[in-house]
Amino acid sequence: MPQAPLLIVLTGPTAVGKTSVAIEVARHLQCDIVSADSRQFYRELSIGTAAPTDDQLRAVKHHFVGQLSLEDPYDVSKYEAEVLDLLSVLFKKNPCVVLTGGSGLYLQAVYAGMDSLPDSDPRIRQQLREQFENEGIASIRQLLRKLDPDYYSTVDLANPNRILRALEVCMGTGAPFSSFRKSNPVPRNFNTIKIGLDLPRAELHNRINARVDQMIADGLVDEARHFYSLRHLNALNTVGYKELFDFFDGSISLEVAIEKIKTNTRRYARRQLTWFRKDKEFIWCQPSVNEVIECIISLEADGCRSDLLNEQRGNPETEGQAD
RNA sequence: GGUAUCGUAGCUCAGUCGGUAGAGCAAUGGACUGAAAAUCCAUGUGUCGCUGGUUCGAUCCCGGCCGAUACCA
Repeated sequence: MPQAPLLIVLTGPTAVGKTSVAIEVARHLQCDIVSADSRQFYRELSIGTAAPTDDQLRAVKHHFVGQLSLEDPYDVSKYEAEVLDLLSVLFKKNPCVVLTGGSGLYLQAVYAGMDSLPDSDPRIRQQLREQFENEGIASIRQLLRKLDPDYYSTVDLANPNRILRALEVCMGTGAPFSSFRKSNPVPRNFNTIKIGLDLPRAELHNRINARVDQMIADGLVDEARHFYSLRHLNALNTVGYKELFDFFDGSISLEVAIEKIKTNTRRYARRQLTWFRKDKEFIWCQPSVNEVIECIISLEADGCRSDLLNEQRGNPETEGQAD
């Protein structure tokens, strides 16, 4: 029986250096990269999402970078289905694939799967949204208590998004949201190893702050201004853009907007780490190509071209830089 | 060199008529199943500049020292 293919998950907080490490690892393995970055999906956003450069995209075949436009409806379930389809193709050519990006839910959807649910009705979503905005959170809480008392007793009742999501399923299907939530990992026909990159917090913060300054120097203000009229889109409810929209409104200065981008990026990085830490299967290492390769070898990831990896041992020339 | 003011959390500051202190911002921890760079919850982290004195007790009152700022020379 042939060895199952291997998915190498490579993640970590924003700005830690995932992109360049992933590219080097993929080059050594001669495999493709699948991105799990929910904002690099949008082809219009490049500066503010620190998307891979053209050179980087040329160095290794990337998937799920710039495949969407800002107005395209998209969600994690679609992503899961599309990635699984793609992986079945990629694994025919190569025993391994690198999955990299910082969107924890999207990564999880690939390696653990989501409970299957019917598509939601945008009209119901809109109607619930209006009810929440007009009548407040108490109103949608009461509705949830009626339609799904089980979920009501466990959900974070202060979080409108949680409540609204459950309600749209209840109303769209006529069954309680909790009846769909099995929380069982979906079997996959590939193995997964999970590697998290991290740095001392102060160093990560320095990298974040410096990267934001670089984005501004690279023209982030113009990039954001270009999409000011589309600011209502979810794709633009994004660190680096929403703060600049406030600047264009005149409600804050450019200087304050830049500081807020840095602060919100630091907080985003912290939330990412909270998410990843919960999964004890992650192996943590520095954003160094050699450390990551040693890590993959140490996990005895046979079948994933460890012959190629071993050739790279003691060849420490490439270290991660940009994310 | 002289005079004055100030020195409290990472930052900006409040406060204690003497009983070891609290706001904003920053930060930290957590949650998360179809918006996830989203959304939500929780948390004060401190030799109160140093050193003597008075006092049962000093971050607070007094002296000295150090540092900062302003003005005068």
